[in-house]
Amino acid sequence: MATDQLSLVFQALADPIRRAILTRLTNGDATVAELAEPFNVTQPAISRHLKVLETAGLISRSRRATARLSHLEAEPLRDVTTWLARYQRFWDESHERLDELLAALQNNRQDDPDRAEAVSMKGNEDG
Amino acid sequence: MATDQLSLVFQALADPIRRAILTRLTNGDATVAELAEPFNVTQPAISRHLKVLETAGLISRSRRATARLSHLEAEPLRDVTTWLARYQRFWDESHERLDELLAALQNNRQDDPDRAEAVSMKGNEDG
DNA sequence: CGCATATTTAACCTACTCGTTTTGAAACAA
DNA sequence: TTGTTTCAAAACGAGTAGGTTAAATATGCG
Repeated sequence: MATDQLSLVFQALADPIRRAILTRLTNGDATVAELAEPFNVTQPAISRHLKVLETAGLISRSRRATARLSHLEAEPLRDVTTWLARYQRFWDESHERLDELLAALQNNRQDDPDRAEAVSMKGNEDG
Repeated sequence: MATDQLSLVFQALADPIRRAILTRLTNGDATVAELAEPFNVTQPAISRHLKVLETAGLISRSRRATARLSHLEAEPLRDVTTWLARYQRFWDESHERLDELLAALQNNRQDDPDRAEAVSMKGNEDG
């Protein structure tokens, strides 16, 4: 799996149990046992889900006696939303026709030698 | 891997190459060869990335002679942003531009199936 | 200390992901 | 038809994900 921050966050969000855990944490901090209760999986499985969320920066953890409390950390979700924002004009109905027109214009200009070229993504960057 | 729509989309976005492909497609439709060019992986690898994106509903495809054109389909990204919107109050509130985006989302889409209350998560639902 | 509680870690399994190379198939041109 | 271009599918391997059970590790209480 990719190890960059955005990939870690998307990967963490790609599991319904982990998303449900985050949703639960919007109601306040919770112990592992409390987080495990709604699901038909064993508690160690939940422990590992929490580790994935923690690695992605989506939760932080503290102790209360023998229990460990999980706390929602939403900052990475803001980063995700920021990344998604650039696509808004592609789903916004009022701009869709304009986008298609611009794309068509760009296709018509494909053999224009002055056309901007070669973003050089070697190294797997999305920008 | 989970097979619900949201999980498929998050999973698809969890790879830097696939995100870069989506970014590239904001500049217009492209062939497999064009999409493969920036990366140090073979063409079949890109073909499979495109299949993942297509399964997630993030691209559609058409033919032009022997080539196959990929076209960005941003609708699932709106769903993702909608899902993320509920966490907005957990990160900084001083982001006007984001507020506007989310307000626009609410206008564009009144129904939010993931907004259901009455948790009952047995069966791995997040709400 | 000895014990209970809450959680993590270890070991293991199955299945999937992501890459490769090789082969096959669709569209078209000569 | 034959060949070319472009892409998909098949087959394989290494590594990862997510589940299990069983053992180890804090923490607090008597």
